[in-house]
Amino acid sequence: MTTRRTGLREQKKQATREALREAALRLALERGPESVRVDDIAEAAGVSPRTYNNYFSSREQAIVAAVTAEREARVAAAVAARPAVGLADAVVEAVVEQYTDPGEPHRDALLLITTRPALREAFVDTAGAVEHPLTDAIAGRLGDTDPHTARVLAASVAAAIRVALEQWLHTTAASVTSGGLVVPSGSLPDLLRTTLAPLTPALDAAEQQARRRRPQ
Amino acid sequence: MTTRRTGLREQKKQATREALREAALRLALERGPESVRVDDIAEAAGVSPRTYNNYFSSREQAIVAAVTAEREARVAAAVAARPAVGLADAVVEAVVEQYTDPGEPHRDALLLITTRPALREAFVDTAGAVEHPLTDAIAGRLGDTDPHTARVLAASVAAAIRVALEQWLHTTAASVTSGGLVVPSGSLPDLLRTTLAPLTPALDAAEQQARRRRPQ
DNA sequence: AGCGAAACATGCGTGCACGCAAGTTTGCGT
DNA sequence: ACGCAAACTTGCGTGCACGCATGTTTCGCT
Repeated sequence: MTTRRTGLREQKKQATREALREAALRLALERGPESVRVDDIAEAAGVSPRTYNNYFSSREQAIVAAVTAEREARVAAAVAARPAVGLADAVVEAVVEQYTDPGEPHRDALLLITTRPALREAFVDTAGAVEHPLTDAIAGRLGDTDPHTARVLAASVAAAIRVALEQWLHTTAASVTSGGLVVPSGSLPDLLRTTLAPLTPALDAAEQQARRRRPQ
Repeated sequence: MTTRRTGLREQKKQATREALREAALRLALERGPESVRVDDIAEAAGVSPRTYNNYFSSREQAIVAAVTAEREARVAAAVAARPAVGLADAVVEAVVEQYTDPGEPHRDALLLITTRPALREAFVDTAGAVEHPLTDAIAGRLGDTDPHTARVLAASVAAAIRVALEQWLHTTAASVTSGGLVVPSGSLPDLLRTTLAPLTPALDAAEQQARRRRPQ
């Protein structure tokens, strides 16, 4: 039930994808992202330039993907792995866990990404990718009775993550110049918790309703 | 406090923007969107092609903008215009009101948009545009004490609207082939209400908390 | 009123996304 | 084991996005 659809074919596809990701990241780190041509990435990965963008629809996407690969699926798995706690806590903790750099070998890559505007944008966009896996995870916990609600909640969580990342990039890039109140520090975990907090009532309510519909 | 930043300058800018929007839509209706070149739009609006994409970053964006122009601002205004009802109802009703075609002169345009895949995508993307105006509107109702919450809620509402539009386009394009339960008919107003419903608890909670913080 | 600065429109050049039409590899049925 | 069908890669061509440099219009200030 992992990813295997048909075997060898899919396997080679994933290998190509990974080769492109890693080539993109390596070249970006070597020469700086601005001077990496798509042709270079393709050549380094051993495919044609045309094949390159059967996989990625922008250069930034390929670079960022090397850091964010598979994180979406891991968030979903982390939600499913917390059946004991409430849905809201499960989601929040899963998100924090997966978005908080767990000693990755990509530290300098992250620095690179947060430095260049074009890459920051692509990085923030990756928040949207959790939506579909997370929809499935939430739907599983809500009992599949109302997939529609799960989808809306997942989309909202994804949107909140995006907001948190935007805030994070703003404050880490431009110090803490906010004129508002209660700016929740620059720590990404705290920022994520604070940003997801307003959605807790919606998650709780959905869980209650599901439990009511399926008493046992 | 409308849009005026500096006067004549901004005025001409908006005029150019509108000329481009209308030219794009007119040409798309005449010849079909596939055979409209950016050069044609620019020429019809009386500017250079290069200027065209100082305003729009894709051809689809320009066409769709003619239909969705200023809807974002009107949603925000519609929220502010409902101080008597609760925040959740105010938001839901404002959204439904503005997204339900109020006898626009754009009926055939909407049909065109929902027909062509490239335009549908651009159309769905416009849902995100309500986020910023809506953030201000919600922040106003929450008393500006916590702009962060307002932003998350607005982003979630925008995400929910996007989900509703996606669902709408799917079901209207491919009949009602869904295998799930409780598919909420094809009516866009109903669909919007159903989709926004799961967020009601979050909006209510934020409103309660704001009221608690500012008793009178 | 006139001047200096800033915003804006435009031409040009480069790199990229993507449709299309082959050629090639993989998988499946018999 | 063999051959057919479908999926994937690739070359080619076209249109587009966007950076940069330059000429022009607009604005604020004295």
